[in-house]
Amino acid sequence: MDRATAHFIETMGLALESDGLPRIAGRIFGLLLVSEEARSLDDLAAELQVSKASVSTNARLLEQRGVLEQVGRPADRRDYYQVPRDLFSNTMAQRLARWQRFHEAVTSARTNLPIQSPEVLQRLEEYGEAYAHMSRVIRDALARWQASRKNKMSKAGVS
Amino acid sequence: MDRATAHFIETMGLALESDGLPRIAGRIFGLLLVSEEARSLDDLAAELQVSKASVSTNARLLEQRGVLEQVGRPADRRDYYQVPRDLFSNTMAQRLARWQRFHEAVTSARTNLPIQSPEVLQRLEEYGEAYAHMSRVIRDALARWQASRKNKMSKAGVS
DNA sequence: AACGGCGTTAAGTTGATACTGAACGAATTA
DNA sequence: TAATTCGTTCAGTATCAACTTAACGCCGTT
Repeated sequence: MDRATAHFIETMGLALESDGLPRIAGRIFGLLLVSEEARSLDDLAAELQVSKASVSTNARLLEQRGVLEQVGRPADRRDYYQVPRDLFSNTMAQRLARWQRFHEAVTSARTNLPIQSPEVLQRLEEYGEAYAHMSRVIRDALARWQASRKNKMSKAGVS
Repeated sequence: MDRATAHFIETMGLALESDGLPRIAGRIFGLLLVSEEARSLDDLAAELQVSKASVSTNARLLEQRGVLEQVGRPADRRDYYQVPRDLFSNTMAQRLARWQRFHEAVTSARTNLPIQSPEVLQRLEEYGEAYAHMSRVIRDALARWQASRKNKMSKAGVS
């Protein structure tokens, strides 16, 4: 592997690590992002020089988050992983979901907590409104983007 | 402090922790979110039953991220902290900035790395376009939201 | 100048978790 | 059935960072 690619993979490792994921997960993602074909677990482990166990657990973790997808090959019982075509939508949806969990905790405070202060109540209400608005906008934009992408793909004849 | 509030604070602690921040930072945020007035460092330390040092460092961390703001009081040299009125915009902008750093790393790969595969190049290009589009939409919506908020505030006579 | 309150900084401890190596289980082949 | 080749899981370690305690520095007051 060339120097620049190795550096990019390391950057992705640090980037995803700052996002709360294991560094190896980021490296796997980085490598697959610039790989033409899907890679097997052993392939990933060899290329990244890490243990097979780490690759196994982290690949599954990324798959669960929609960052990777598992594919099979005929007459091959190995697990292959690659970045999905809808990577962007997946991660975006994931972010929205996490964001919503946080939002629900905040807004539930308005009703569940014994708050008497009007200022605090108004603060929580405004925060809830802001979230609801932005969330709706993002969801709509994402849906429109997906629709336009699908349209392009069909025109271009992509399966 | 009542049971429900304590639980809410703990929830915020875990929520921000899953976002890469120290748990105490989340607790400080949770407490101030449901506090009517700004609180001093000692006040926060006593209420949360943590060391003054932790409160000091974490409060400054949150201030740097736009989650908290520091305020002063006449004839009082203590530091008081509170959640800013534009909390939502601040955190949103922060998220966008972090997202952009990640995005730049990905798109720079398209030009800096010796990639020969057309599939990979197209993948990176599509990802870049998707990011640019969504980023623009979010930025616009946020600006419009801020404008409408400011409008409401002036109508309501808020300083 | 000495004292006390306040915030920050530094060293040390502790807790969490990423990662490895090895054992295990399942599926395939000989 | 024995032997391989996969993937997963488990126990152990090692690293990292949050948190605490203690010391420091600064600013006001007496």
